[in-house]
Amino acid sequence: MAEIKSAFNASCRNCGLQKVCFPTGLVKSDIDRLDQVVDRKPPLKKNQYLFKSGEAFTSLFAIRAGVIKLYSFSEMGEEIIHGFYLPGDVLGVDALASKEHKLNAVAIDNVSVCALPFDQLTDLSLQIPSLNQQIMMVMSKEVNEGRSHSEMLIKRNADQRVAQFIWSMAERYRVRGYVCDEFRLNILHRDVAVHLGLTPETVSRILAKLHSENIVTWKKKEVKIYNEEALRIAAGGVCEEVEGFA
Amino acid sequence: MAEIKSAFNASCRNCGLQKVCFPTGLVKSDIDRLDQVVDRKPPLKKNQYLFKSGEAFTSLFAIRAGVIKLYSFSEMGEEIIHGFYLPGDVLGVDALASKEHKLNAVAIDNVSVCALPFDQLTDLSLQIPSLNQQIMMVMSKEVNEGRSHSEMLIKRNADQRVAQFIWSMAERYRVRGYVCDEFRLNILHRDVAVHLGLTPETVSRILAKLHSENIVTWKKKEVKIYNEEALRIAAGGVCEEVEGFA
DNA sequence: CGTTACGTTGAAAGGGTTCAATCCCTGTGG
DNA sequence: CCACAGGGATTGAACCCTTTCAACGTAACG
Repeated sequence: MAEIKSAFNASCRNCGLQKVCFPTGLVKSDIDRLDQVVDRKPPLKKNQYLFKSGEAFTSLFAIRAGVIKLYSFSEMGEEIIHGFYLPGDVLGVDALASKEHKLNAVAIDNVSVCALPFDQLTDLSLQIPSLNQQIMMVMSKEVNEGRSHSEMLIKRNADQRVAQFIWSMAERYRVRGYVCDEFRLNILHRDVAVHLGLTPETVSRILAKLHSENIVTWKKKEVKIYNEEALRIAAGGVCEEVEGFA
Repeated sequence: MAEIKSAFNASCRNCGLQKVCFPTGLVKSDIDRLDQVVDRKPPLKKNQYLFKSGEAFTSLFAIRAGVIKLYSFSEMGEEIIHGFYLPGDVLGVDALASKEHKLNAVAIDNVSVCALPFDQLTDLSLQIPSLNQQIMMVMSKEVNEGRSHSEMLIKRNADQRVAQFIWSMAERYRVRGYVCDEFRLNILHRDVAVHLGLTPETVSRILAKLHSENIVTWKKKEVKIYNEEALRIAAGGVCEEVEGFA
């Protein structure tokens, strides 16, 4: 029982995501204090919601496993997909200002998360300055991520967007220690299209092209990168390591 | 002298931007403590920099007067304009994570700002929880602003973008207590185009159309709104009050 | 084993860009 | 005070990338 618990409910100290997730830069004793605040939630199944627009904000969430899609609707009822969140990513900062979620977070996978009750987190962060820094870090990263997304939408054409999306997913998996030239990606092509400001048809055509050029394939949720360098070029020549939320 | 000082160097308590700027939601005694940390900078002239990419991050900045353009360059050397910041807006949160500015902030006007040295601000925010909240609020707003920008880029066509830009500028001036159907806007059409992901030619054509439809004119840095409702519709039917950074 | 939603492919249409020429302000110097 | 230069704004025409619409293929799930 204790072993099952540790596998599914690893403490922050034992968690493999420590370097990617919230506790980055905290000393061990502080991680333990944070650990006592963390509320490990039962896993979400595919299509279950972590939170919905309109709900009260109570916690930040750190993803332990699976992928979360963050989205909302425009005034005209169109779906806006703001990003896809991977293990180690933190979710919920958008609601900090209003104390009410404005977005929907849905599992596209089986997902398990750690909830960080915000009241307790703020109390603790007043005692642990570096934790406070950490929260700001997460938010600052999210701001910068938004900027990258806008930049892509403004400056990249359809081919570059798709290439960059795949490249950045690979990069994010690499950072997390997965093999990055061949990985499972449960995201619908349709959702990628929406996220990138394109149509599913366009994405399909570009994937076909990337396939015919032996750069990358993405069939049946399975991404395989055959020519990383060509992919990088196709993405518009990315060189910095991005730790973004695609 | 004291009067000159109060006009140009008003304390937070006497500052007309209190409700828009940083101290929102702070009690008077806390505002005074914040006030002691605030470093009122000498005014910037047009084309002078508040900070540049690569510089060390030391302070957040609150704008007292004028307009700041926040921009960077893509990997291919294209200018990316992230937003235009008005009196009461806070600048610099993007650098919180890295402690180094990644963007350029330049005055397009004569601008005066208050610097909030970040070390002192964090110290103070550990003592004043509501100030800490306030910092997060600013960041959270910035995150949401980025989302709005992306949404516009993905879902709005050129006409809607231009209309929405003008509408949101009017709205931001209205919140700040200015007349909002006729105001001065020192921003180059070229810069608006870049910010909106369009070309100057397209913006010019759309402004001509909006003029011919008697909705709005923007000539010689002077914006006049003749038909607010039509403008709202042209923007794609905005209804919520946005307090964004255009 | 069928139904449904996702993915693919093709042809046509359109919105925005691109390129080029011209205009028009603003500031500068004679 | 005027001429000139230079950057920004405007306008037109051709082009091109992406969308749209429509039909078909295919994977997943009850």
